[in-house]
Formats: sequence, structure tokens, C-alpha cells
Amino acid sequence: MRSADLPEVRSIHLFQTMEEATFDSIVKAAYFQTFPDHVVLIEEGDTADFLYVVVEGCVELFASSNGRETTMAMVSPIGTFILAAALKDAVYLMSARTSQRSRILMIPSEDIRAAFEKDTAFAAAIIRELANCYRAVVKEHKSLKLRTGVERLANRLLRYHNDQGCNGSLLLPHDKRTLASLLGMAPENLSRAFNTLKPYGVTVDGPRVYLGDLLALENLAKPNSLIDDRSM
Amino acid sequence: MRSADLPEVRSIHLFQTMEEATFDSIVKAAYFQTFPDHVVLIEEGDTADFLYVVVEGCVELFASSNGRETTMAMVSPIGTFILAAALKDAVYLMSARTSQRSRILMIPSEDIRAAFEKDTAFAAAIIRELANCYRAVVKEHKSLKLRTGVERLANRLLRYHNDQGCNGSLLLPHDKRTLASLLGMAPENLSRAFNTLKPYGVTVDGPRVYLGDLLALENLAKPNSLIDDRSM
DNA sequence: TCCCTCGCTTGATAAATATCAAGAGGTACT
DNA sequence: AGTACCTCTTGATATTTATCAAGCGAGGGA
Repeated sequence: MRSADLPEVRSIHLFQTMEEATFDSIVKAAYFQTFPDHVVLIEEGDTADFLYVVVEGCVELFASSNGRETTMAMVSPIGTFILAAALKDAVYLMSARTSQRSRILMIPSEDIRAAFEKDTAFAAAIIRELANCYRAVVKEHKSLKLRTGVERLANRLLRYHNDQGCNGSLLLPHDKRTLASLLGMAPENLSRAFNTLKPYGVTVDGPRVYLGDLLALENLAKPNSLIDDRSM
Repeated sequence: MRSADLPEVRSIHLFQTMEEATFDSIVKAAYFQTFPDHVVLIEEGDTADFLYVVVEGCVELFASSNGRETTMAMVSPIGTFILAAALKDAVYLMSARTSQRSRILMIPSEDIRAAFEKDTAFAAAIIRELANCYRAVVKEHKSLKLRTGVERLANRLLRYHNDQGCNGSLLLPHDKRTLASLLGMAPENLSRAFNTLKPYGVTVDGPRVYLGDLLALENLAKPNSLIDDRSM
């Protein structure tokens, strides 16, 4: 890795608190790579040779079975993926592909495993990161089991709206077909779900969505901090 | 805690490799408690004061939102629950209640947090356990998004059949209504799903299920190691 | 023994969601 | 400009799943 990249890597949460020696040992074998969009980075079932960190761009995690495919998560900077598999030295449960041109940090997973055995601060950082990942999936799972498609969309819109400054409009961060898959519905049904939300003040113009009646939308969505809050 | 209980606790995976001093510090404040069935142990939204370990019996993790409720997981011995919340000092994302009379080890979460900061072996054990929990939820999520209800049931039956010795029959480990909720379907639909599986050799007599044509059932279920294998 | 409750099942119906087919509108390439 | 995609939308229809209502049968208590 170029020494110019070091400060950027060091500033990533996972690596901030670790000892200098551990950082060196990890950085030695790690490297940055920039990928064009729609490049498959890993396929589920492969052995976990690397831990990945998305530094720029966006990566889609997806899974397949029996001819079907679904989007599991979208990873934006700075986000890690495949941490659990790398730690366990197990196979990946999800595939990953870039959804934009992306700059990605790749760290051999054996170095990660060696590092946390020696460095308590790094182990603690990994535990925090893993716990966050775990809770994120639990929330997704709750959302899917406890809500209808329209409700999942409504809450997702409220989330993007929050993330983007609560100014009455938002940009969908992904393709509509990707969003549909992420929300666990067919693309056609996402279109229809948007129509269902029209009476609640939701209007769509391409990737831009206007929320004209926040109260009505929230009343339908019934957001729940134990599902929708990213920070806890 | 009674000193007679110590060897049993020490033998739990999470506590096997830790240093003696760390073990002492954790055990000091921990205690066993036996609960009757259908006792609510924790409610989602509460702050995570304890880490729980199911030593005997069975605990149901469930979640609610907007008047709906769903079973998230069943925890059998020896299994932990609410580890991520305890580590993060955050609120529980799931509620828990006993589904049988259960003996449960409760460890104050601040002691857990203090312990892994000092003891690398314990931190490593926590990381392993967390990674396993994470991967278990990912698998559940994949199952729900990639399979129909009948397919989820078929695969679940094959799993129980494996767990119980592959002798052509199995006992459902939980109520049918609980199983239905776990599989993400209404109890009525579980009944109908069993009927759908009749042509594939599945017959039901109360909690006992006979698999008369394993090949046919597997052909329908199309089990996938990246969803159904517990051990990886 | 009777009767009640409870877990489960079944049938009828409604709602949610997926699928298939077609078309609109945009973009990129030739 | 024309053409070939591509994404998204819409309509028609089928499938899946949930809901509501009723009933069956085992077990428990009076």
C-alpha cells in the first residue's frame, strides 16, 4: 500500500484504536483497488480470503438460491463487509458486486485474525463492528417479517429523508430494481407501492421523491426505533 | 453463584478459553436462575443489563411492531442470547420468554464488557460467538427472502431430521404455532404447508413427522449449505 | 361424566405479492 | 436521425399468503 493512503486507512473506525504495531502488520499485506461498476468481487461459497472495506463508491451484497436472487444490503463508505466470514475463516454467505466505480481496501483475513489475537483494542473494535452488523441484519429481518411491502417502502423513504437533511425531498441512492430487491419485493410491486403512497403525499420523479405530507406518511409507516434507527 | 455450578459454567464455549482471573471476575456477579415456562425474561427496548446463557430448557426470542409479533429464534442449550446488545450497552432489539422451564445463567453486561477489554482469549471467544450469531441471522434472512413458505418448512424438516439421527422420523421441537411464526407464516398456513408436502412423503401425527420419501422431499426443498448448515 | 379450554385443522374469502406481457420514455451508440 | 437497448411503469392474471369463521379432538378440572 502507498504510504499516502495510510492516514486514510488509519482513520477508519475499525483501525483507529489499534496499536501502531498491529496497524503496521495489517497494512503491510493490505492493498487498495479501484473497481468499475458491476464487477463481482466475491461469490458466496468462496473461502474468505479477504476482509473488504468500501472507501469510495458502493457495493451490493446479494445472495442466490435455487435460481432466485435477492439484495441483502448496500454497503456505502466507510463500511466493511464479510467481516464474520473473514474472522471465522469460513466461506462467504453472500456475494458482492460493485454498484458504482468503487475504491476498496482488501485485507487478507489471516492478518485480521492474527491481529485481534494480539491487540485488545483491535479486538474491541472488531466486536463493536460485528455487533453493529448483527443488529443491522436483525433489524432487516424484523422489518421483513413484521411489515408489508408498502410499509417497508414508507419507512425506507423516511430513513433516506432523514439521512439527506429532512428537507421534504430525497434522492433514491440505488436503482429502483435494487431498492425493490432490498425491500424484498418485485420491481413491479415497488412501482405500485409508490402509487399506493400517493395519497400520503409521496410523489416520484425519477430518482427524486417528494414527501408532501410527512405526518400522513409517518402515520402509515409507524416507524419504530428498534427497526429503523441506524445508530443503535 | 454456588461453587458447585462453576465447572458447568466454565465448560460453556464462551468461557472455556478465558483466563482464570477473568473467569472469576465474571462469575462473581453472575447467577443462575430457573424460570417456569412462558415467563418473559426481557422486553425489546429495555437496556441490556445482562447477557443470558440458556443452560437447560428453551427460550424464544421474539419481536413486535405495530401490533404484530413474530418469533425470531429459539435458543436451546448451550446458547447465548442478547450478546450484541450487552456488548454495545444498547437496548435489546428482541424480547425473550421461556418456552419451557429453563435454567438460565445471567451475567451483568458491564462485567462482560470489562472482561473482554483485558482478556484476549475471551475477546476471541466473543468474536467467534458473535460471528456465529451474525451468520445465523443472515441465513434466516436469506431463507425468508429466497424461499416460499413450503420450501422453508421442507428444509426445516430436513434439518430437524438430521439433528435427530436421520431415521425417517422427527419430533417437532416447538409448538406448531411457534414453528409457523419462526418460519414466517400464519399457523393456518403451516397446516396447509404440511398438506402440500404429503405427496412428498411427509405425514404428520401430532408433533411427530414421518419423512417417507427423503429424495422427493430434498428435491423439492433443494437444501443449500449456505442457508441450512448450522455448523458453518 | 360433562364441559371447557386449547392447539390445531379446514374451508371460504380477502389481501398481498409475483408473474407475464406490453409499452413509455430515456440514453447511448451508429 | 435512427435504432437498439435499458429502466421503469402499467395492466391483466395467477399464485401465495393472511384473515375470518367454524369445527374437531385431546386433555384437564369440576
